[in-house]
Amino acid sequence: MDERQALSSFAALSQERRLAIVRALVVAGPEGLAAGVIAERMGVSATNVSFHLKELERSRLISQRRESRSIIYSASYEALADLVKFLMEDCCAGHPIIRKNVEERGGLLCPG
Amino acid sequence: MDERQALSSFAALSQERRLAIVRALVVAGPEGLAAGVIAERMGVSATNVSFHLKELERSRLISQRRESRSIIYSASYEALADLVKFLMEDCCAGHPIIRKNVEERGGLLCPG
DNA sequence: TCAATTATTCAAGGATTGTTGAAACATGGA
DNA sequence: TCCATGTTTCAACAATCCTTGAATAATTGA
Repeated sequence: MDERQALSSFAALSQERRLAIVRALVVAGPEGLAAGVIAERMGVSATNVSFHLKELERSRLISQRRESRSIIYSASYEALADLVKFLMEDCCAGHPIIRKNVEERGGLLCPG
Repeated sequence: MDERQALSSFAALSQERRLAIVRALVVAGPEGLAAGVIAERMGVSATNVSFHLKELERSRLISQRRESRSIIYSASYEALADLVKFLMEDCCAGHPIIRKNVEERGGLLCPG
């Protein structure tokens, strides 16, 4: 993941509603959720959700597919994983202290 | 790390100049860098760097200390580690697929 | 083809964020 | 005390982002 992509991803996640959308889509899994379902769950207008979905898509954190009349969105696990990796390696310079901190704080990083 | 903190951190990292500052401070280590040094390195005005440093501090990604006439900034490894952890666990719901993706992409996450 | 459903695009306005130069503040040395 | 150095604060303006309702587009079933 290059810097431009990372900046865009951070911007996408820095908005409360968008973060909530990403969380919902991660939980929903590969099947995803229709735009309308997301709007209803969050008690937000279709217009507003659409705006944020477009923003998330622009950063590639989510993707869409059409299914009949609905447009289904789902989280991109690849992009999320890349962002974690960017944060650990590129941003944090692969700094051992940060890795150590993550581990000490019980991060789910190392299965062993 | 609570959501408010995470949102603030993502916002802080979503700005090109601020991301560059964090990177420089991570590399600089605990000794940190004076505000003036950062400004000079990046070819930016003191005013502008000060603005971004304040923003980063507000999100707790960096901290400052005075040393004679200089104000020295340094990265908070704890905050960065917490953010990685948030991204993996809270945002990504501890999703095994994301962990797997990070590992497959050669993330520096597991020493073994 | 017409109507209903699902969702996006557009335009306008408000809110927030980023940039700039001038002024102010804090520290240390002459 | 006075000046130089290092940095922040302030005020103004530009740019970007968010929200809203109205209009538009795509799909399906009658």
